[in-house]
Amino acid sequence: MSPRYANVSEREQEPPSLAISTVIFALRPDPETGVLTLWLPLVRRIRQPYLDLWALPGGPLRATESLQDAAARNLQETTALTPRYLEQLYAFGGPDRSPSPRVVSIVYWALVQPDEAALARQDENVAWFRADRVGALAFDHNHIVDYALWRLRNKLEYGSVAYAFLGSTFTLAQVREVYEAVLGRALDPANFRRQLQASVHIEPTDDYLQGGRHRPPRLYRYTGPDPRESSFPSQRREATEH
Amino acid sequence: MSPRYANVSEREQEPPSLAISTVIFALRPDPETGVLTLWLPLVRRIRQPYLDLWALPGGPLRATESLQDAAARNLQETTALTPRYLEQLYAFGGPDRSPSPRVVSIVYWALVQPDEAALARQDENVAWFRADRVGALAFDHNHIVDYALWRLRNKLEYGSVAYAFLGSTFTLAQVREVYEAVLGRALDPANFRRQLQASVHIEPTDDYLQGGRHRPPRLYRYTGPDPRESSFPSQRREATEH
DNA sequence: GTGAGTTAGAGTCAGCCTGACTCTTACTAG
DNA sequence: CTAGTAAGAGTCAGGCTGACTCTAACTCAC
Repeated sequence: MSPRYANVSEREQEPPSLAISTVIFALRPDPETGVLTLWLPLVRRIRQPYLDLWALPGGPLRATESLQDAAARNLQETTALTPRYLEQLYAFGGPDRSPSPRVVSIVYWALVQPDEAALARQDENVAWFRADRVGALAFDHNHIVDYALWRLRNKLEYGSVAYAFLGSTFTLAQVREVYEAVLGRALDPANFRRQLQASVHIEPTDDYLQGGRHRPPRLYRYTGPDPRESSFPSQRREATEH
Repeated sequence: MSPRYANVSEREQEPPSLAISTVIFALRPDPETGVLTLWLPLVRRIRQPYLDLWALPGGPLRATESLQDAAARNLQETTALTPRYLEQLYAFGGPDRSPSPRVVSIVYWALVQPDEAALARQDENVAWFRADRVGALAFDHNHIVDYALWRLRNKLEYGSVAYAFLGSTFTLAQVREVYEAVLGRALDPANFRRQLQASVHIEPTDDYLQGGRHRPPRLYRYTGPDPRESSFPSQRREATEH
């Protein structure tokens, strides 16, 4: 695909090529402990460099699509996922992050709901890993995953990202589970409830979640702005329209 | 420099080219009112498209430099500025943001101290504008400036960016002026002082700012982490080392 | 040199939010 | 019917915030 060069001076002539990658997060119960934890899908490299190592899904940018559209398409093609939450993370472009032809990667991050995640393709070349146990990845992808985790935790405190992990209705305890899984520590249920109810972005429904072993909790609905809008109005426009 | 194409199908073959641009902010007193306000330098376009319109300083990415190094070099070449604070803002890559060859821009933002800003080149092709009165810019640069402003205000509340506008020592009133200029509203001096002193990132010196018309204020020194570190440890490493 | 003017900087106080904790309600499992 | 558990409401002390007052320290005008 990309030409290889015999020496450095030739390589320096080549303009850096552009790629789009995505870090996808989903919450699922750990199969051993049952505790809700963060997982992400990775794809196996089927060519050099880093043949057979796991890497973030990604691909090239086509001429007529926006950066965000390219991320969504690559995601669809490699993992069959179409997450509702998709946002730019960072552009990584150090000259040494890839051997041979230099690649600048514009990385997006996505959050998927459990039912979406269940539809994801899984085969010998696509698999899910616990976010804190991904092992050694291709390129600088370990660094990228760490950075995405940091951003996720930050953004969680800031606002409304948590609902991107949940369905259209949810119990307050489920929201708390999301926070606990992402932040990695337990939260006081009573205080958490009080804070959530004080925020305006949530409203109770008349339904209750039946079938549990205990008192059925009330279901709530998220009514705030689209979690993708980082409260900078035209940001989403640029990202999706162009 | 970049080839032009006669029709769309040819254009679609061309891989998008990459450019680095920077939004530079400095605080200076408004020449009319004397109030401290946000200013930024712009460069005049000396070629098509958007010939003669003002635009953000920028240029290509060279083969052996990191994204951040490219931003710093372009800054130096176009405005003679070498800001201490330089951080990635966003990658803009909509297919319609530039006529003819498609350009993906990785945009950085910089904060400069008043003495640094005074050294900036100014001629018929480089001039400073008040951040809220830049007029119509080339490409989507108005949108980019708005986004940078939004990020600056956000980041100000978050932490320690304010000190990037100030010298090595400063009075508490100067810090307050920075906040007032960026946020665009007055702050209570007494309460602001209390909050600053509560934060650990600042320590008093034994010096006082002489020469004012009134009681000389004590000078302080910033002792917190490098403002560029967004408290994600390896972030700065990636940006500068590679 | 003296008083007016101005800013530096400390202090007060009520209201809000927070974490830690208790108590009641409402369901399921046996 | 009883025990167990989670839902959900409430209490209370401490910290932070905004609004405000008061004193200290300097310069300038006269």
